[in-house]
Amino acid sequence: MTGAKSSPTRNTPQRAAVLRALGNCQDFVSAQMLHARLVTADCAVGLTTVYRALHQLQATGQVDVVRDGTGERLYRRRSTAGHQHYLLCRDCGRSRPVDSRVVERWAERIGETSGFTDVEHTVELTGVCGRCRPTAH
Amino acid sequence: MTGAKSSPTRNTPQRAAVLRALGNCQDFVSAQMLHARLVTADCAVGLTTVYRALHQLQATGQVDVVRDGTGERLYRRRSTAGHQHYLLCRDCGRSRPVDSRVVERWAERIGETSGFTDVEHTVELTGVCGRCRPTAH
DNA sequence: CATGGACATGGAATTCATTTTCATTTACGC
DNA sequence: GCGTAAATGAAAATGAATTCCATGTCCATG
Repeated sequence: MTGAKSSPTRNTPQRAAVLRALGNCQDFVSAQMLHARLVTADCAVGLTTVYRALHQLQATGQVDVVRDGTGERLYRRRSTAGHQHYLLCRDCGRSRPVDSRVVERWAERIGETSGFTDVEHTVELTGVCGRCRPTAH
Repeated sequence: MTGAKSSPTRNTPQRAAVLRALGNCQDFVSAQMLHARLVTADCAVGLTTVYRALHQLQATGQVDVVRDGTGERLYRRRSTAGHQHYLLCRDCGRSRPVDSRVVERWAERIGETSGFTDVEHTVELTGVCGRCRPTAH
């Protein structure tokens, strides 16, 4: 690849703020939540910009994206290399990564045997975490 | 659970029309598309009713639901028992069922070992089918 | 057959995440 | 500093999905 720098992104304080705010979140957050935080904090950033920044981060693989039950997108800064799947609590939104190597291999296999190309997969696991489960007295 | 007939659904021509229209579709359709068809056909059904019917069908396990790239819900009448996963073509929307027993078992295991309860999973596989792939001459 | 009430319908209005528009501002190579 | 392509952001648009609510209709009764 020669000049594969397809997006000549600029360094702006807003983008830095989004990335920083995202880094402060321990769990998945929606673009809206992120924007709300940024407004509350000293550095206000427009909602549009938050969306744009998140798009870029997604395109460059710097965040993982999942969908909650309503279809809303949730973002989280990616820690490990390669992509990762999570088990999300339906109540509190807490997440925990899960070992998805089995699924990765499965999806890969499907890609090879299906006649389809560029096979991608998304896996959403949801449940109710121990802290949210009401003690059935 | 004894009398789990939680929803005393009635037989209405509209609901029948939705189910029939759904049966005519070979592939996944959105509620909007379905509604458009029903309006074009002789039997007009309100959009609201289409959504309600689809909700019920989903609750009773008569349709499978997936999400396309934009998060829009797509519905398809279920053929086999138990739930089923599909590989969707990103271009034409054509779908093919895939053998997902591996994933089922994996999800089940996660449910048992995670400390979460009521673990559910959704898996979306997308790709480009042979017919849609441009011949890279 | 008549009746009543629970369930169902559907058009309009609403909600809400996300995207688009566009005038203005800003980063950064020169 | 200058110019310009990129970035910003407020407002408006989009579009799926849901809620509202007045009206309609299925169906178990009398």
